[in-house]
Amino acid sequence: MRWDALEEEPCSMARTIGVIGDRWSLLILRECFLRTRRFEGFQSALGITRHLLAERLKKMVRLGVLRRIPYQESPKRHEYILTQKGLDLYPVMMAIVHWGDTHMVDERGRPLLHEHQACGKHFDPVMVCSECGEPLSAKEVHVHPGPGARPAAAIKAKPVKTAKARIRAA
Amino acid sequence: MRWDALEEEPCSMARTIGVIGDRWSLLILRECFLRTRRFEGFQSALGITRHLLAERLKKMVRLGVLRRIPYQESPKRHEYILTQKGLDLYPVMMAIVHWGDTHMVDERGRPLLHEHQACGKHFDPVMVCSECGEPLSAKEVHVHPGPGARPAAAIKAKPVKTAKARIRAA
DNA sequence: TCCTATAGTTCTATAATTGAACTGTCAATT
DNA sequence: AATTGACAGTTCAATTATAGAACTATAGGA
Repeated sequence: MRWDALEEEPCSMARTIGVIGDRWSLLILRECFLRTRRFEGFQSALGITRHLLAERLKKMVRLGVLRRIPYQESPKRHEYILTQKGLDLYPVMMAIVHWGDTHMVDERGRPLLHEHQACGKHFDPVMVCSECGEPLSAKEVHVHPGPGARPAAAIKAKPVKTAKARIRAA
Repeated sequence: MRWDALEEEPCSMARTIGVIGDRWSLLILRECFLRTRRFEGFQSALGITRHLLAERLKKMVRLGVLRRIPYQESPKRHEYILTQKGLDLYPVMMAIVHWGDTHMVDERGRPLLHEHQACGKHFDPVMVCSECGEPLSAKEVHVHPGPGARPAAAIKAKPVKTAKARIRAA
């Protein structure tokens, strides 16, 4: 499966993975949410190679997650800021951070604390149902096909041809 | 940066990316949440190469996200099921799906609908503050260092040596 | 004139992924 | 008794992606 094939899958998860499903895109987005905006800022914060950084920024601009805006003339310089589409990735980022806070911390504790300005407290993100407001768990959710579902099950894996079968076919 | 270096970063996001921050791990997890359990099931649903599938399953077992349990003797066969640590990735999956449902659907609409058994309705996942229950947005959250923060800012990027500087040094 | 800051691009070496076939165990057929 | 199919991998060559280092370009200031 190629990267661009993901975008055409009838699955919102596969399509999203086509946008953010690699290590560097996610880390670049982390920096964006931490207010980094410029090429050198990303590069020194992440240690990413300049080559890949340029490529990923270009990709995220093309996909509408980031916008490239000039911040000075002569020499022309640009900075990268999150679009609304990009800002909407916040729940994804928070969910990832929270899982790490729960399962990947060492004895020293969390590297970062989050404060909710609205209530002034340190918090954890909780995912709830939009209809009843209760926290969600995998076991309480059932899925069924929506209007954009694939019409019929497509065979994706080619059958394995055994040596015997090949000899027979020849 | 190598993959295993991510796990030692003082950042819950980087550590989590070390576990799930690649295309195939995320797609394998999608299948797990859709109740796929067996090697052939993953392979035919995803079209992943058998080589990589074996490698990723092994990795996720090692990291405690999946458990490998026998489901028959002679010949010995195993299936892969989510541990609690793996089940806790549900908010990550839902956040990813929801972003795709919002920003990556075509004119036909969502490929998959989610029904909350507790209230019986189709829903969207909403991320809220654990303290006040209000929906979260990036702009309303401030971060500051926690107990596991890096003691001092480390320089991650080596300075670029210009041709001139190298000639001088020689 | 030289040095620095900034935002890239280019190049080669190394690592990861793909694609295809192969291995091995056992049950059910022929 | 030999053959086939289901299942869960492993092996290997060819292709792609990423890392690491240097190079280019523009402009301000010492």
